[in-house]
Amino acid sequence: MTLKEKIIQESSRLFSAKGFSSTSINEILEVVGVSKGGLYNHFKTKEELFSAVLSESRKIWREKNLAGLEEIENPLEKIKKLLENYRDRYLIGSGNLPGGCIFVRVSVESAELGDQWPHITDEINQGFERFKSMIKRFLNQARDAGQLRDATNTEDVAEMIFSGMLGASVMYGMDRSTANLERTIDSLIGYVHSLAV
Amino acid sequence: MTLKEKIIQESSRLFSAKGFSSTSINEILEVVGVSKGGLYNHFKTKEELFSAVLSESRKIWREKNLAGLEEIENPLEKIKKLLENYRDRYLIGSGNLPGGCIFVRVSVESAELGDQWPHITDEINQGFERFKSMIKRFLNQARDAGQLRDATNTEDVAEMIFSGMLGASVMYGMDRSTANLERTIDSLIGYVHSLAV
DNA sequence: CCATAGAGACCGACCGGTCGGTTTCCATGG
DNA sequence: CCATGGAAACCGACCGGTCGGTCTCTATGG
Repeated sequence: MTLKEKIIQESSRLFSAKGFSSTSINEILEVVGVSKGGLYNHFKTKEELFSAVLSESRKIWREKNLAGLEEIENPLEKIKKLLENYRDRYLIGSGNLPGGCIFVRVSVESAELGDQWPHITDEINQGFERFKSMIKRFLNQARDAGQLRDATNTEDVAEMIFSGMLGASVMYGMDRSTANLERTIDSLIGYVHSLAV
Repeated sequence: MTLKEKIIQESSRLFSAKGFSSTSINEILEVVGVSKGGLYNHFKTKEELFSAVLSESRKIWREKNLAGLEEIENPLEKIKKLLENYRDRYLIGSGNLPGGCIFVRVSVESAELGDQWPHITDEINQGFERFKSMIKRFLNQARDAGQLRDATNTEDVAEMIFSGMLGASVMYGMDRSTANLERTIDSLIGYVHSLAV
């Protein structure tokens, strides 16, 4: 692994645990075991490093959460698989997210970050919206296939599933309780099943 | 309103929007229109000010969220009322929470705060646990009254409702969208209803 | 022989917090 | 009714330390 890759990896862990503002460059230097010159050779600013971390994190997010989704036909089962992936592969399985999902951790900072680096905030928000749209799309497919009650408001349901996952990540980042995380995801899966006709 | 009260109020707004670490004393001084000496005359440290803010925030939380709950007999309706209060009176109605629930905002910092001020982290976690217990208690009452399917795991459901509310606050702090907030809460209420026999 | 990666001293800005000095306010005595 | 004294409120320059970022220097591999 190159130094640049190592910096990105360790920064991911720190940013996910402590957020952007509260993670200092010096901390990163210490964990990686590199000097300032060594880091600033690869990244012009802290923000540029952060962008690289977010980019890498997006890749990991997709790998972990979308694994095995294409092989599944039934849209409700896709959502179920997504929730399981989120729990088992992404939050628990990934050793690089000590503070839960990095996007969630950072999004909480978005109010103050938004003033300074609007495009970072925008990127994260867009990612959230895309994810919500994906859930909604699966729900619409299920409804169109006659699996859901016609009265089901798929946008409302998608918003709630998303909020549940978001809250689960926040809680997991706090208490590190896999038991509570499993409770939440199990209930969300149960909720999705309860929507079926 | 005394200066001390004004400091607490304005600090609440700033802490809820930006968290503890990212809100500087100087910012508070500027918003309140007070000097450093004036502030430190009332609070020994930033942490003591923060404790006062949390204490006041707890009071407001109870006032807003528990309003009118005692008059309701039906435990499922109590949960519904709680969710409505959370949305209408607490998050939307209160003008002092520009970043959503302050406990949620601060809890995300708890990982790094926990090292420095463990009792603050503990207090917030205890508040969360008490709230989850309250939801669970209502659910148990409903189950014992024969309103829920016997197979319902009340702890799982309570955990999910809590996560949903937590996630809703995080999202609301980000996008300030009352529409999305209403979607989430409506779906949660719908979920609670779907649990009934 | 030189391009590059890495090292670390150094910079100004800002952090939370301190401290000596000034103002405000009210209780008291004449 | 007012003069006086002392406590409390308030002010802002200043402190040591940390922040993100820059600069110069050196070791090394092609």
